[in-house]
Amino acid sequence: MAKIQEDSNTQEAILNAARKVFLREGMAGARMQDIADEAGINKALLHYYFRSKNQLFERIFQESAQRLLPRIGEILESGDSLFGKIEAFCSEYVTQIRENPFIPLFVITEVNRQPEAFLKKVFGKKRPNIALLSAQIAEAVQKKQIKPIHPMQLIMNMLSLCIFPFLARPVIQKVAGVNDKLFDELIEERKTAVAQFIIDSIRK
Amino acid sequence: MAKIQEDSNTQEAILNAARKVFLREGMAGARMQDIADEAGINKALLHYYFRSKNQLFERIFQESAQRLLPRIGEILESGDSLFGKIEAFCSEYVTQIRENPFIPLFVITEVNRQPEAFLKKVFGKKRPNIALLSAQIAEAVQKKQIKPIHPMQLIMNMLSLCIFPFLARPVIQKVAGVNDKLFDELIEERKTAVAQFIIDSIRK
DNA sequence: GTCTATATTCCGATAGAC
DNA sequence: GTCTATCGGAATATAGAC
Repeated sequence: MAKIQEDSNTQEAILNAARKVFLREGMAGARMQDIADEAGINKALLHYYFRSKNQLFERIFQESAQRLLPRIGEILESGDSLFGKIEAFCSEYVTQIRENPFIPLFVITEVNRQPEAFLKKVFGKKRPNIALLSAQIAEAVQKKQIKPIHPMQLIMNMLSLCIFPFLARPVIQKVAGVNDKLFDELIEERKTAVAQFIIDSIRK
Repeated sequence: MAKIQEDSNTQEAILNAARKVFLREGMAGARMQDIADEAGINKALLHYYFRSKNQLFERIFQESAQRLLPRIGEILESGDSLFGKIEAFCSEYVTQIRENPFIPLFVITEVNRQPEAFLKKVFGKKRPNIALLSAQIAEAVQKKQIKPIHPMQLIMNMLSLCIFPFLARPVIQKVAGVNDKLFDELIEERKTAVAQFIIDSIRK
């Protein structure tokens, strides 16, 4: 009932609008005007809440990227077995992205624009440590517990299978005639199916 | 020896430069000035050869996309066996993209921006027909020749494994400390390894 | 065909009224 | 806090000399 709202709805409206537009257009393609329209306000007010386009982008970006990374780091560095780790990683990754389906496009677009600056911004000093997983794979190969495969190939396969469907969603749906419901079911299934697919492939 | 060259080197220089810059920056992020610099000419000359930035982008895009599609269509509609088709598809896809590594980012960015318009432009009336491959998978499952899997899951897996590494290249190289040479070797290996990985997974 | 110089358009950002 | 109006810079595009 007060005229002044500390946690204004406007701010939330802006953030929601910005997420939407930045997702669709990328940093370079997004227009402050579009975001304003989407939020139902005008440009000046955007600058009142967030001094510049860059700051608004940063805000959106950080909150998105930081949601995914910590959990992944935990899994990678856990004491789990190789198969257990693959299952946890794929399940967690698909689940997380499903809840924030715009992150992959965001990350891929920006990381290809300015790899250095971007990775620094996302990871800071502490990068996800894949050394342990990598060593586990190499060891399993050496002990002939799994078929021979370069650790990086296996890791790339894990990432590819978890992330790519979200990036290609529009093509997949159009070309294959998959509606939203079916696509969602397929993704749901992938939470476990991806790890199974991988393990079936490398198991002897 | 004539002063006037029908197939001017300048035009080629522009196209090469444009490919490079559009790849790195995307349509929205690319600057005509950057393309001019990259080609060693000035902005005005760009507009002399290609009336607008949009037309230049279209040109680059079309020539790239059209290189990949016909061959893929052939494979999909061929009379090959399921395993043979998977091998041909993955090998051809990885090979083609390796020669035009900017296509995936291009496609993913644009298709997410304007799915309808974009897909129309790329495919026109004739879309790649995945029905045959899809039926082959379903049949193999039913005859218990391969493990049970939804045809769309398998097709998504094929695409993911072929394409994603090119999209994530900067992240992969930075996070895993993979240099250009190793990355290239890994991709080379994937021409056959991807199909093998898939077949190992679904084979009983 | 290629250049320099300039016009035009677009967009992020600010000023100032309410 | 929110708006209208406007500035200033950057980028696309064109004019015109050579």
